[in-house]
Amino acid sequence: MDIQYAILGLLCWQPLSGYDLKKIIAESDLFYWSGNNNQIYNNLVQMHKNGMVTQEIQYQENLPARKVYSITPEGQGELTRQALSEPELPEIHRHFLIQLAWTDHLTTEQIDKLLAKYEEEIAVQFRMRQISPNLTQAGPNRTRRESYLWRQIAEKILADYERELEWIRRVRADLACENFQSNQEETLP
Amino acid sequence: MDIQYAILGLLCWQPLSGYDLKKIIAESDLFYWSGNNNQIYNNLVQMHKNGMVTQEIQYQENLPARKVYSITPEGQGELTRQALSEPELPEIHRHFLIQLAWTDHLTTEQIDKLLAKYEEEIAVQFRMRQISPNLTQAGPNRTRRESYLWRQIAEKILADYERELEWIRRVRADLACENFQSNQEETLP
DNA sequence: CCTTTCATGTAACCTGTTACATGATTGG
DNA sequence: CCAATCATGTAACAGGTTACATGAAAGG
Repeated sequence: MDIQYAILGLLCWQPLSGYDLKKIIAESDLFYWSGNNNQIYNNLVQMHKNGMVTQEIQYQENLPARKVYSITPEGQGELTRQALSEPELPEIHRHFLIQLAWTDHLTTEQIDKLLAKYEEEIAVQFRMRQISPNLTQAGPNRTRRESYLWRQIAEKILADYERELEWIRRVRADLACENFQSNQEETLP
Repeated sequence: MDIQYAILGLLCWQPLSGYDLKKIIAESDLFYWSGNNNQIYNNLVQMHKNGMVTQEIQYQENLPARKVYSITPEGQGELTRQALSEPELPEIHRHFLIQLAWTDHLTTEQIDKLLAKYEEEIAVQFRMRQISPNLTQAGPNRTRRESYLWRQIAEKILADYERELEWIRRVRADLACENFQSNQEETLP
């Protein structure tokens, strides 16, 4: 999945500046990009060259000028083409699971402390997404079908956090009650 | 999460060559790296310089020489240090959800076709992981606790595929029965 | 007074990917 | 005969990150 698809998608709702796009992408949790300047602005320049978008400079008093981009019919075509392309599998970087994979030289208490910290971080993310509706919750709602899809997307992301929480809690409970013997030979300095 | 942590982790079980590591990392689904030469070999050279690993060249007849790497006490220390570091949130690249987000100019049949293809791809991955135990299933099993952790990691990865399947099936069923009106103005060429 | 917001842009960097190169051996 | 496996390594590139630069205005 290309960031240009996401940009085209956002622009097909309404014209936006690079600055707008950057903020939307950075704050969304559907988009995994950091939303840094380089990527957004350079891609917009390239898409402009390719005729996917048009640029209109809006001068404002007391504020810097905005370059507002709109999608072209060619851009719409590209959006549809990519919407119909082969689905790609999700790529999940499970940093914590990798970390956990080599914790057997720690004490069970240390492992539980790690799990507790991870649980808290996930819980924070979960609660944040439960209360404050970000882009994902507030889609365009142009048709009933589109708002249905966006709701499903938002709920999937939320549900993933919930599953993660359930998993951590089960593992913590197991580690606590199953009374695994911890490796004695390696204690921390 | 650094690939060097994963390499140190694998080496703390047993000495391995770059070629071995490359294959393990490429075939695992806990590790998200492609397992390409450049990354593995360069990191091993760097880790050797930093004293994290030692190198032993094994000459073989009729086959190219192997450079077998072993973890050093400093490497062990680094592994423990990173095992105790702050947990990181998972990063999920939901390519398909992004694709799906802008499919409202397609017909409901086209969307269902996309979902069906995605469902099949996920189902393939799910079945593969259900039957053939890869690294994740076959951990080191040095202690009861370690093999418990590895089982939980493997089950989490499998469960994620299952949840994904359930989600797709629910969305497809909804789209089919709820009878959403599709956008009439945009049909495909 | 310092920080944030608006708004654009550049430079340096790091990670990771594909592709190439070597060269013998095994298997369909 | 062609492809894959073993085993190492290099080169080129793509993608994405942080950090920096400008400069005015608004807010605590």
